[in-house]
Amino acid sequence: MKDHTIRCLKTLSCLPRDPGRITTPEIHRRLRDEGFAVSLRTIQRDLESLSGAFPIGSEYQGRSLAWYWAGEATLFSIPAMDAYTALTFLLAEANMQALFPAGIRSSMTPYFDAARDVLKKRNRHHLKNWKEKIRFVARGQPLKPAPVRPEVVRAVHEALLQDKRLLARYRKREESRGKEREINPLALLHGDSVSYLVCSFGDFTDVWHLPLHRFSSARLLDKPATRPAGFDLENYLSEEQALQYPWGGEIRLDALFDAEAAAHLRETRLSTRQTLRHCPDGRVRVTATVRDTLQLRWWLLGFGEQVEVIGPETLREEFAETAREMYKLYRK
Amino acid sequence: MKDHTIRCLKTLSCLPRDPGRITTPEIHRRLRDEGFAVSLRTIQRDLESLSGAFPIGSEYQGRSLAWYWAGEATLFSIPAMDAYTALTFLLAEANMQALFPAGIRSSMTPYFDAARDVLKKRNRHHLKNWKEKIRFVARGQPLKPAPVRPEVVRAVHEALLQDKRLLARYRKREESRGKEREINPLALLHGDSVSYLVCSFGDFTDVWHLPLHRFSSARLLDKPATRPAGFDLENYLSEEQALQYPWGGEIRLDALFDAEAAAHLRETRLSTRQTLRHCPDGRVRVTATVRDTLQLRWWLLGFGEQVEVIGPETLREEFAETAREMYKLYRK
DNA sequence: TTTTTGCGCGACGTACCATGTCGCCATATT
DNA sequence: AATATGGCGACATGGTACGTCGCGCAAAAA
Repeated sequence: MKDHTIRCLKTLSCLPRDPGRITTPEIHRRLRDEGFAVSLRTIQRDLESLSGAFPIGSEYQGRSLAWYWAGEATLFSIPAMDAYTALTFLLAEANMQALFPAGIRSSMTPYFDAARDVLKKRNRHHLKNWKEKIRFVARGQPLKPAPVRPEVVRAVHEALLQDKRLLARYRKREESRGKEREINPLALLHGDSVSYLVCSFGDFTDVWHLPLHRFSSARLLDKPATRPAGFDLENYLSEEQALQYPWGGEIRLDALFDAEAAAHLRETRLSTRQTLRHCPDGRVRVTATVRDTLQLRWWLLGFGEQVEVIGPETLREEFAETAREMYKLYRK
Repeated sequence: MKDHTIRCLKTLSCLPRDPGRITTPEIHRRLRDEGFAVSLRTIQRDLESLSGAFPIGSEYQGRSLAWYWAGEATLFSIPAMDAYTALTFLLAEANMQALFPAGIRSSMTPYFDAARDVLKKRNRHHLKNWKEKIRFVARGQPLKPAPVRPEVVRAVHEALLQDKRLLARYRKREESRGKEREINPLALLHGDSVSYLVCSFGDFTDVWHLPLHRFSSARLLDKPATRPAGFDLENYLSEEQALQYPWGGEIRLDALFDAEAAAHLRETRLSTRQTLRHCPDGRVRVTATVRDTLQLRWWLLGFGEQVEVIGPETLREEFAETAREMYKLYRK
């Protein structure tokens, strides 16, 4: 029995979801490679009997049968998802909903559905409404993730995985339509609400990052992608401050926080090397070693008058300048 | 064969991961409930032969054998995880690492490991280093999520799921040790870097929210939890501005953004009802219907002098006041 | 303590079914 | 047209999955 059961499991895990197909002989080959010495006929029979118990379909492709999981196939995992894990998945979902467009999240929905299922079954008595009991509260201003076409995500992922070129229609901000071009995908960047494809065009060597939601179509080509000589993602990121990537090295931040604002820092440290000291005027003097980034400025500015930057001197200058400019804006 | 294979699958999905156990008769009962009319002896034989093929262990518990998945059991899911989904999982992982302590994420690690596995297998030729190709860039200032004990997370989840009380040792900010108390868990809140347990103590009716990382221990009790009369999570959240929860209703924001700052808003909308209009001085006039929250203020302040709030009048007043105060801070 | 019950485990017999092989036919491939 | 490949039905057979019985042990009940 051992052999048979395992083989059926392996067979099931060979089948792709609906758009994909796999032929019986191909499954046969894969199982042979894994050490299952059975005849093709056996595989045929396995599939036929499995299709009675699982939502799998088949269709002729040339002279062989091609198999796939039907769209409604629910996820089945072993070891099964337990209730804690299900809760964590729902947390992850809430968190991702705020940050990523549906087109990118969509491939995980079977897992989220499975999580909901687990909790539903568990809840004969309890937790009729776990939505009332677990909540994700975002700190940042909620922005609407720009919608991205699922086919585009799929093609881009595939191209990245296979190191192949894309034929894509990209629309510049001013253009209404855009034109189709060959693109060498280099990397995918996910910001909080936008995803960028880092790439180069055709045989050109300059590197661009294009927001995914401006692609109206993308198709995988069967040409190997070329990579501009000397391209390095890390370098590229640190040069492009538009992406708000951490650029500089580390600095020793020194600032005065209002007591209320400093309470945050007790819970979650700004860095592992952080000290808090109370001052006579009720404020808290914070020193911490942090990276010198745009985010840091944004974050500190968000506290308004609750934070006074002391050092480094250059950062204090920046903040003084900003304060002056803001004051001018609202003076009249 | 159909019956046998399915039954083995069901059997495997009954087994919990290592700390958990399930006895053979219990599995037998569950399968009977699902319509598998087989004898207990058959189940015993199934398990014995499955244990030769899967990392499952057993141990006597009373007079029956209790089974479990060994710690090293890797995840097996059907339909199998495809490469796109694997990429999405890794994205989710990167994103969660920045926001949640390891204790909360840990139950998802088998899934992340599975994702890495999928990509590793796929990569015979390509994508030797997907880490170079996909990257998550956080917008917010990275704060260190406060570490939370895994047992605490587990107990809290379980208590929430079962509506039972906890016996927990919670340490107040000033205290070094804290004392053990009975806690009624009401809800779990996940902020960006902190998780709070909303709860009440014993038979008291006032509601607290305690950061999870201040619990040094938590144990599930076999007492039903009591719920303060009239407690409503939504109400509680909107009263507690410490959690920075969206409080007010909607307002019509009207502001002038520098061209550079406004570029953001083209990519990701502030709300579905958002208009952008160019002004003669080069700035962009933005109007949008948004919720009147602390996050909004934080976000707008972060732009510094690149944003001038025009309306509503009260918000402009707030910003003028903040600008004045900041100016005073840095004047000398 | 004694009794009772529940469960693991070995043995046995049987019906069944999983598997390889063969042959026919349909459809690509040359 | 000839050849190769795969689906599918039929058949024979060895293996095995399953129920049943009985023994022994240990936990629970009396």
